Amino acid sequence: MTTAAVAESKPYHHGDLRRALLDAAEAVLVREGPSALSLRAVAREAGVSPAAPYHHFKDKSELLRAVAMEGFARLKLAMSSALARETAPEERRSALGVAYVEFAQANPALYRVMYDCARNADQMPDEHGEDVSAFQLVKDTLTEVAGGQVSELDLELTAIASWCAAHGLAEISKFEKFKPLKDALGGERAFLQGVLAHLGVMAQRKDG
Amino acid sequence: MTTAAVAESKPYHHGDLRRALLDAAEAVLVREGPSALSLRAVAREAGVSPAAPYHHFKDKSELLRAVAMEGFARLKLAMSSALARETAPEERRSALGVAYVEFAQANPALYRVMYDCARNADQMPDEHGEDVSAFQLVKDTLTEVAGGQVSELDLELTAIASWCAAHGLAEISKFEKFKPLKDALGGERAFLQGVLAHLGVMAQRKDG
DNA sequence: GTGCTATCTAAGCACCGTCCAGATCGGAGC
DNA sequence: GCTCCGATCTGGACGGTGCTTAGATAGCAC
Repeated sequence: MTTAAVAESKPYHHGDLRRALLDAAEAVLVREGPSALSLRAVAREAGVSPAAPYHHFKDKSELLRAVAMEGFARLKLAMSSALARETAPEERRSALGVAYVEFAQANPALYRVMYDCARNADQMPDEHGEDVSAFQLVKDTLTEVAGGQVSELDLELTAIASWCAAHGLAEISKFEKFKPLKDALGGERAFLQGVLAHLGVMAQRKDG
Repeated sequence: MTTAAVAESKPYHHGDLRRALLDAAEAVLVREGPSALSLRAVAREAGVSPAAPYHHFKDKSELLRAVAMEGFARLKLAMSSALARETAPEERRSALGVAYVEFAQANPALYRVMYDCARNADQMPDEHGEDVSAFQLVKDTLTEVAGGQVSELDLELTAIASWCAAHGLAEISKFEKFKPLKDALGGERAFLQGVLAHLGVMAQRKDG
């Protein structure tokens, strides 16, 4: 009965504010875009004072880093879900790439925060859990496609190339320049598949 | 004799402030990075009041856009210079990609402004001059590699894939994750060549 | 010389990230 | 039960930001 009609569980100090702040950040991100994602806006969204977040995050960049980590986790989830929907190696590889780009397109603001964070740290905020990383997912799928007979070095290079292309496509695919080509191909997904099909030549190299 | 020891040509209002602001922006960018690139910092660097830039640019984003356009022009220059240094098609293709990424690595702050701007506008700030665009440079080079017998559609898709991979690599290549691989390959450039070699399969497709 | 107009400055607005002193309150110890 | 502690949250402040407005300055056509 502190303030008003909030009948929910808001009994004491504030419950789990860290969690609430992350949700608030995502809400602001989706509603107003990355440029509006200020610490004060997040605090406002969560209904606390502008200084409150500092008891849960060292500074703004650490909040963003936490948001980015959750984003990468969700990206990995989307990728493995897409993999699970296909059986043939080549289809799995294609689905993996398409899922990556479509995740970025479905969550553009989040994707931007994710890579802003990665660029600032010179690493993906991805490396935290003990389970398999999203990058490993790519390597495994490419190994399937190649039938297993690939050098670790060639595999690594192909995986990097694929990841780079997917990331590049995620950032560029919305450019107006490509609209006519998309129309010619019959839609966004066909466009993505078409571009991504020109990658991962590893299997065709005879010295692999 | 307005203020002090500036013996140079600073006679009247301010000369060509627009030019001076762009140079100041680049200076701040190189010295302190993208996060320090505020309109006020640029004005400070140029020695004018914080409101002065508004007589030459509508707002901050337009200044950044101008900086980005100059960056894309220089990128194109670096790419065509690299092309001119090679003769064999395959070498030219490789040199083009390497030049792209090395430009980004040599001018990381500028490259970031360039693509921040591009992302915000959903297009490259590249499309202004009447001469050939950087993207066209890629298409031409890929056509050489394929021996000229490619469908326009396949060419376009391969060019996009190549551009995406180069952009992705430009953003990702600095990640710590890849350091061991670079060492194994014997250096940064070998790494770039290795990754980029797994692209542009167009010529190997029989339905081209 | 007299205006006109572009350019530049000074001052101010709202917002930002961040720090600090103090209020609040759940829970440990008695 | 009560006290006290320490974590959590608030209000207020500081310097910095993008941007606007009103007024000063100075090149240029007449």
